[in-house]
Amino acid sequence: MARKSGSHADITGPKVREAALKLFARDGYAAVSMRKIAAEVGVQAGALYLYTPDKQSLLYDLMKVHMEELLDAWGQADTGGTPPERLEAFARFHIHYHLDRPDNIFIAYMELRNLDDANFAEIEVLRRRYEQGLIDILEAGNASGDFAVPDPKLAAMAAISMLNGVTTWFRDGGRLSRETVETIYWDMLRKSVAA
Amino acid sequence: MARKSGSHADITGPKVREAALKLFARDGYAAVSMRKIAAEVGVQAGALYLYTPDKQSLLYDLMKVHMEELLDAWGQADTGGTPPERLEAFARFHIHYHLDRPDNIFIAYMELRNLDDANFAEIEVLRRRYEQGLIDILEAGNASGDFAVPDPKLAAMAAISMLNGVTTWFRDGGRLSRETVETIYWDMLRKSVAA
DNA sequence: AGATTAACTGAACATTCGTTCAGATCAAGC
DNA sequence: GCTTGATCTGAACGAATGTTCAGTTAATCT
Repeated sequence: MARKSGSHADITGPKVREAALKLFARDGYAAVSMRKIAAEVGVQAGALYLYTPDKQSLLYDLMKVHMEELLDAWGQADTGGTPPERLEAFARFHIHYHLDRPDNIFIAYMELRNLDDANFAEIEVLRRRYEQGLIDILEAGNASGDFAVPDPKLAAMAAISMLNGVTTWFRDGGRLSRETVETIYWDMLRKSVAA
Repeated sequence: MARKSGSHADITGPKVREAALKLFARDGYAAVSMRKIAAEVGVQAGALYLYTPDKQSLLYDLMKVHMEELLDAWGQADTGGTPPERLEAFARFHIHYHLDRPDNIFIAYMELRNLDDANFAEIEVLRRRYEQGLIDILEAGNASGDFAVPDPKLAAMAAISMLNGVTTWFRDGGRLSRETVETIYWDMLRKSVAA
């Protein structure tokens, strides 16, 4: 047997990345074999190598695309305004964006250690750029007198850690709605940096 | 060759757990082979099975001991007082305790998915117990009027996420001292739950 | 209809995995 | 000094790993 019907290259390619994303997030990069990814796609392991040069590239591509899309999306969501307004936009954007992509953020923050050195360096640049966006807001708020943040870099790390945490426990249909969660988190963040 | 000199059982046993902790935290459970652990200890892989029935038990034991010691330590550090006092004690304890044991917390929160079902259930009970301690403080603070926390459970998750984050970037000898970091984190937490 | 080619299979490769175990080695007890 | 028993080695087990590739199938092109 070979391909069953129709042209599958543009279908199987994305399916490979989706399967890898799902399985890497659930079981971790090292625990997922190429054969498991192939089974999830509905294909033999050898066929995966039509879409990725190797397993490592699969992880790297997932991370890179995620970070680039994240930076792009935040670039569009950041419509300016006062530092408190921009911080609220950031908090709501970050939570909203990641609740829609829990697998992506899980990989982005948990599988960094499984990137080889060169790939890690590239992803790290993108991650720093995203964090720097938040740092800039906090510094602007300090300057305007809206915030009282003794160390913007530290506060940015703390804020992102807090916001990221939501993906580890939030489930749709649970006790709280997305809207409620988003608002409560924003409220905590707002107060934590307030002057 | 067999054992070189002296009785090694009470030396090798702890060394196995230390090596496993270090390597699991650095590379992840699935990426660490028994042979790598053995090499770190300075022994052949077969010898590990004198100290653990299997690899899974090694992970489970590390987690269980960590959680039990954590609960025990917090039980001693929680000396009572007003809710704000207890919250400060919690924040400082949590940061201090985990900065001394970065490998432990990394495993405790990252390798849960590598526990089999029965082991996971046991560890989960301990983790919930620790989180409940924080929830109790937040509820007490709501009752006393010191805090304004709309959802103590959510706030507890957010607070722990934030505090845990410190271990991912803090390094001794870096820009900030432990004392400074501890105080800044506590200050952010204090404000975030304040009435 | 025949040729071409993209898409995939299935088997194979060297290596590594967790785990077992017979045997070697050495410290301690008699 | 001989025995015992704790401690560890080194080899082996079947299974699984990432990756390669010759061959097979079916859609497309001429």
